[in-house]
Amino acid sequence: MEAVVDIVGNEDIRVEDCGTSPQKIADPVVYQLVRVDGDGRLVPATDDEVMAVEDLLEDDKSIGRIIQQTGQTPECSTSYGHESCSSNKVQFKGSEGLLQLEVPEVGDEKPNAPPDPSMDYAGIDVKHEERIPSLVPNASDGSVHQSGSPEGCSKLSGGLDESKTSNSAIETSLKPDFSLLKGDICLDNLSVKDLQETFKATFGRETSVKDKQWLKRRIIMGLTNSCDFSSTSFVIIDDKVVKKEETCKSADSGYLVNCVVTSATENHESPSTFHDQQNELHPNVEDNYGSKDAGAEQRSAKRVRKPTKRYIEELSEEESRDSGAKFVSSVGHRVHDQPCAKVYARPLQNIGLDGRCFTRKDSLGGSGVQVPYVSRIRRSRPRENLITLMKFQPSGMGMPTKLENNNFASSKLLHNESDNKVSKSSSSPRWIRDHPGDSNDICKPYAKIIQLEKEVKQKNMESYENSSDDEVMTVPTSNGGMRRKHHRPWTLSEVVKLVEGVAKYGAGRWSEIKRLAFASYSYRTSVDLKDKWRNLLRASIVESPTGNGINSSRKQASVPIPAAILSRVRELADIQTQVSSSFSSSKLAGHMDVNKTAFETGTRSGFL
DNA sequence: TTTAGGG
DNA sequence: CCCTAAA
Repeated sequence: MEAVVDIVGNEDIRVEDCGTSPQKIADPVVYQLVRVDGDGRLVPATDDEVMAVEDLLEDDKSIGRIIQQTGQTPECSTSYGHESCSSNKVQFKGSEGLLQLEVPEVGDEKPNAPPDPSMDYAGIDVKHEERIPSLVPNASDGSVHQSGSPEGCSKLSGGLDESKTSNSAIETSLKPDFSLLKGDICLDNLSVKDLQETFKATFGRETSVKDKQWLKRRIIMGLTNSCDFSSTSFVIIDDKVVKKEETCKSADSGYLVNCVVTSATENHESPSTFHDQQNELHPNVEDNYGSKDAGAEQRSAKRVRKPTKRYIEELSEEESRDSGAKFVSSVGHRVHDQPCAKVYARPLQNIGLDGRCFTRKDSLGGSGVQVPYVSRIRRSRPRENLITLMKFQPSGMGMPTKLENNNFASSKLLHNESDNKVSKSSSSPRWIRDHPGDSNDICKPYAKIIQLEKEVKQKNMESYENSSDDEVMTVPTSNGGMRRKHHRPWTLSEVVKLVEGVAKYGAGRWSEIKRLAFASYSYRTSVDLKDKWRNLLRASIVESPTGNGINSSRKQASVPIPAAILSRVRELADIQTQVSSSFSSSKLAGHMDVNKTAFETGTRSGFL
């Protein structure tokens, strides 16, 4: 697949479905990315890995869909994995099977990307082998049965602190502590203060939250994610960590995206609870980007979302032009071809493991929906705010003033597309305000989700496709223009629609096809259709002689196009040329009939 | 604005 | 996908 995903290492990534109960969506599902290292221990994924998965989720809508269906992973048995490109597979395991897809691998080492000094690497080695050296402290087999007594909790803290001191100072200061636990943990009877202490012990930092529920959740999450998943899975049910005997399929090295689900049986406080939680957990993340005085050093310590590869591409473009401007150091790359030479300078966050537990609000079927997410800074939405963001990161990335100017153009453009969203207020970008916060945003979607859960998957897919039409991302380019970004892989249904449209209206009538057949896909322009058709033609012409599906030399398309469709494309292309040739001789409109006939025969003879 | 074609 | 020339 041509996804722009980079996975560090040759291990599998899995999203484990822990069996959410979809009915209770009071709290968002959180996926925590972890990886099982060679020793079968659970290691928090590195930033790179997190980002990789993030990218993956974003780049492959089908995955996104799967993920959304937290409760029942649909059609997991469908294999998206192409040719057994050995290790570069990502598997999303659902309750009903495995969905796997291929990802370009990325070199483990990062020799070519000297960490940007301004980035907070803080001496942390990015290599995952060394990330959590003492992930499994001595307590590995001692079941932490701290049933309810505050003492139990302090005991837990103590143990954690010990393991802390055994670690390197830096490491512990930046990383949560990990404690192994087996068996059940009951935090119910702990006081708020105890919980806070436990929280501190778990995450290595203080919290001011007094919400017991929240504290419990966080703690459990933190603990759970430090568990040894290679042999045990944990599910959280009503504030208890329950051992789940079902073991992970691959005890070998692999990533595990463990979905820690907090059940919502608990009294549901204010709808905005989750948001508050986020704020608490990441006090200086998204929300503060817009505020001016939240503390400069905080901001500098805050992890800056590494510009995506695409960003980097763009930025390096800029860089080549504006010499002197400093950008995120990274190396250009074409993932598809040189799988190994991937290098990233990605600032390591010092927020800790939990920092990745995020959900993103995504639009599904027109309304916001919580989608499991593994990173806190969206890549897709706020292109316009990239600049805003960067302004606060003068050390990391200098921004050529040129780009700043372009920002205006970009905002304007975006606002034209979705005018009624938010009034323009340059100091506080849209995504900052509409993302978290207002309870309506959070609450409403849940009802929607429940509804959606019942819908058929296909339907779900459709709505997903239709949904993001207001997310037409544009990016300022060096010459001042806007460039559309974000690859939108063509789905099979889109391709079919396109073929249909061509059959009906004829190749070349792209605007018509767009208007009639692609009315709902606002992100596909007529040009896109044309391009896609061109590609389809190419593909069909390449593959049809062989007869068999061995896509020689050609990289597999992100969505492998069934031979039936390709042959149909070919068929249509022939007819099209015939039509056009006869069209030149006699300019009568009756030739549409020919098309129609052709289409129907094609329908009969082929797919559809 | 839409198409066609190159990049 | 993007950009642009032509229509």
